[in-house]
Amino acid sequence: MKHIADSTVRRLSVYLRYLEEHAARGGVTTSSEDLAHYAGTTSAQVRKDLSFFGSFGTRGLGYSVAELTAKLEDILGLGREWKVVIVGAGKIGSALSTYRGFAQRGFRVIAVYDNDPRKIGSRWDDQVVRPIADLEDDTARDRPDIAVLAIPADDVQPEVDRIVRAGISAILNFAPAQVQVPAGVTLKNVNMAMELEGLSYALRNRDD
Amino acid sequence: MKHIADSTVRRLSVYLRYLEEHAARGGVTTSSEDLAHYAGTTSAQVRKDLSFFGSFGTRGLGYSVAELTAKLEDILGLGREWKVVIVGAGKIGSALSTYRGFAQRGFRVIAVYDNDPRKIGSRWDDQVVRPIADLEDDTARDRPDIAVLAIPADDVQPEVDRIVRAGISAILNFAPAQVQVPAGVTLKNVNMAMELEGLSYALRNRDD
DNA sequence: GCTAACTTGTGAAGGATTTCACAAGCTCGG
DNA sequence: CCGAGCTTGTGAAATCCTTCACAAGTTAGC
Repeated sequence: MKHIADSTVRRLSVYLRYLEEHAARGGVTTSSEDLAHYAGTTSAQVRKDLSFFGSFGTRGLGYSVAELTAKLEDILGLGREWKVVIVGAGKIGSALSTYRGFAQRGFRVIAVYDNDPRKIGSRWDDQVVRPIADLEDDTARDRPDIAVLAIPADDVQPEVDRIVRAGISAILNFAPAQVQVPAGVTLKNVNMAMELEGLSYALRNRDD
Repeated sequence: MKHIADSTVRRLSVYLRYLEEHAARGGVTTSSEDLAHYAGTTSAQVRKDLSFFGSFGTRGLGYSVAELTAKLEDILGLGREWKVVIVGAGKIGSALSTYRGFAQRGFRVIAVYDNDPRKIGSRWDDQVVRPIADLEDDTARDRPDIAVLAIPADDVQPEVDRIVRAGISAILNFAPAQVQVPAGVTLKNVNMAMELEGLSYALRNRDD
């Protein structure tokens, strides 16, 4: 299949959230116009995004909420369960696991690691925090799909290398540090500092 | 000034982080090639990004780390202090405030709000958690620049409306919900669920 | 002072993404 | 069964962003 832009995939997530909310309100059908309004884009954009994957609507009528939900879940790979490990038993990891829809969307936390002896062994939600040294053996056994990296900014790269070496090929990095991964490993960064700086830039340049 | 792409501003943040790390290692000069390698882009991109704001390098030599750092800080609006309020005294807000470089980059938390009576009044870092009802009066008095919204996904919009009404015009939203803001208000969303779904999509479509 | 070696800054080209605009297809009412 | 009214799906156009390629400016060595 043709390469799909990152921006398109992100919007699909937003559309899916709208569909869920709309269904919860009892909505049975929707339109590209509704979806666009919710997502802050245009109806043409919505239709173009969907058109990369097929045609899911009915001309004149719109989209069936149930059908489009199913299609988007399939496209986004949410039809199955993904095993997630969290590296770094801090506040962010904890916040992540309590996010509504995290587990419900098929992301199951199967292990939490830390290198702080004071944290290791403590209960943490329904997990016991394990020493980071266990990562390799655990990964060989349990084959997690995704690693969430939620440790302080220092020495992030060694941990990434360890995760990659262990055989996990998708990483969500919350540390405000740039890391390198080999080809074949998918990396996403969530960087609060960068977002704040984006706001700072916007405020600074308000009058243009 | 001509409109600057969001992607450009984000990269400027990355360049700035490299400069800080490089300076800490004793680096005095750098090049577009170095910056590009760190940021995972190309040297042409780096030079183009910078060229929107001026010419800060010396042909044949590269960039002075100190000079370019100062320029980027100025461009990003980090030359001054921004007053930040955090709405939602949960784990994310707490994690945010302990991020290194948060305070140091000029983002000062001046208040924390929550609507949970059990949290109100409790100490939280060096702040006392205040009732959300105080937001309007506090804002009129203290004139914060940025609101960080770190509350659960339900009922985010009313809180956004309240923040906007109070007169804050930059919002960083951590709730996994789409919110609407009027023109003139800058909104950034950080959405962990969306990032995970992006990874899910990548994993699902690995063999293409 | 001249040449070789570098690296920036930037128009122009290329590629990617968004927007436009409209034909195609569906439903409903009469 | 037909026409009016909608809304989708999609080529084409427009816009935006990245990459290319090279002139221009700088330093260092001789």
